[in-house]
Amino acid sequence: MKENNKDAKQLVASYPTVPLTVDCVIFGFDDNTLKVLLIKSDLDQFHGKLSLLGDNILSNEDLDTAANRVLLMRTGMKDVYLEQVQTFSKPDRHPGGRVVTTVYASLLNIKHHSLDILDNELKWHKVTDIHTMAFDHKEILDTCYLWLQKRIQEHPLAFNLLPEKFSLRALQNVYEAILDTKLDRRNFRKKFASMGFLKDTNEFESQVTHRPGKLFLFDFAEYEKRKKNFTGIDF
Amino acid sequence: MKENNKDAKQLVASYPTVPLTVDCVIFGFDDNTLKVLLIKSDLDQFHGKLSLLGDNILSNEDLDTAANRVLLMRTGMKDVYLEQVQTFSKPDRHPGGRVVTTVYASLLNIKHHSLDILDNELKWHKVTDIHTMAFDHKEILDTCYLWLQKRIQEHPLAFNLLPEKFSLRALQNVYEAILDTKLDRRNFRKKFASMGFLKDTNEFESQVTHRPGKLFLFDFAEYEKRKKNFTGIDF
DNA sequence: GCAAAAGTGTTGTCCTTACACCCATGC
DNA sequence: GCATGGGTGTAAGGACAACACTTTTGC
Repeated sequence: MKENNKDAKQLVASYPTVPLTVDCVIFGFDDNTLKVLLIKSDLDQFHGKLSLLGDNILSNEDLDTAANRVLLMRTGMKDVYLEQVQTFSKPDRHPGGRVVTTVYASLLNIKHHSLDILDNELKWHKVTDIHTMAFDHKEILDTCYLWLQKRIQEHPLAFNLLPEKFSLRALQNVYEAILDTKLDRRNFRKKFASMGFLKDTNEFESQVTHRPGKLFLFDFAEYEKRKKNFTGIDF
Repeated sequence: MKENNKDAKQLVASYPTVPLTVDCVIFGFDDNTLKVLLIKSDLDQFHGKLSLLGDNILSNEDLDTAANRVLLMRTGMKDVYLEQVQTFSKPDRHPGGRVVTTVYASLLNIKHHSLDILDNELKWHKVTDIHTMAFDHKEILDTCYLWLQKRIQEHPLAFNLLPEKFSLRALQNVYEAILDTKLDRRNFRKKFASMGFLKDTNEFESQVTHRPGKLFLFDFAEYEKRKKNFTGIDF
């Protein structure tokens, strides 16, 4: 057994090693607009350019943990649900030499999370305003945005962006902003009504200058019960 | 500029490095059964256990290239379309110490690719027969199998598994094997007929002991023309 | 009473499902 | 002629798209 362990250790010791980082693409929603949380790059070389929230991973940390730590370090945010999207590995993607990065994305409600650390000009930016970034980060952002558009059609992510109680209009605004399209209001409402996991609070919007809309809750338990598996061939 | 480059280099030099590998999950189809290409583990510790096709990446190689190289080295196969699925990073996943692995998957026609290298008892195994594997490879295989089930419903991967000319029955067999379900034959045929990218050769099966079925081609250009983007909210 | 958005119902079309019979071939 | 799977049509139900009018509220 010790013998075997040694073999395995020798094998691993023979592998070349590479610097590995994580980058977080944090999408948020505010003012009916999809935003993304970015900093200014640390590197003189990319002076003034925007960058994702990233850092190297620590020596005994898995990638999920690293992504959460990076987010905490860079923003002060905790308890954010991150999903792994893809690993980027072009040898020349970092000017300092070879760095492989695994990218995580999340969607959250800007108002639910305060930014406690503002180093490197941490700020929310409109996604549509971003055209150039440091490293290959624009390419990564584009990949994550496509991931998000697909993901939000198949999973109830949108509710992360909203207050606990929300109007159907607010929900539709999220979809329209992320999918960059207009949806028919009546059909949208029917669709979500038929899904059966919006729970009617009997509360209403306030402070609006028009007829207040009903507020709903997302019933997570009901969603878990109803969610389906096989969807059918469609391409 | 030189100054900046130095900064970047110093930064990267300060990052801890980890051994990075790729593993390939190669699915194939033969005898109406979904199979996966596996070897016996190199390590004494996992003596007799099955393992994915993996290896460390080289120092200036991106992951896609590494995956293709590993496949070539392990099997002799070239020109296989691999897709990145996920990166696995639990610190204890390898007994020899920390190793991060990025997993690629593919689907191919067993009869189109000859295995020219058979080291480590390289063989096709029925997916349903695999219960334990070396490392965390069973978990990886399970992840890739779920990925495949979803992927084949949204992309025309199935055609990779078939000869250039195939019968509708053969196509249905692929779907039934991968999705592990029975499909209605008439509805299946109508579905694919309506998609409009199966091109009718006027040839027929031969060497069958019953009425021969028509053979079709997959019209890739037509698929590219027709494929859609926005699918609708559905979860 | 006016502006602004909430709320709602119907119809046609298309897609999906369920189901049963005849046909061509090899033996 | 029989066994085997190929090939097809139809009817019902459900989902989706398109569309317009009434209601409630704040001002």
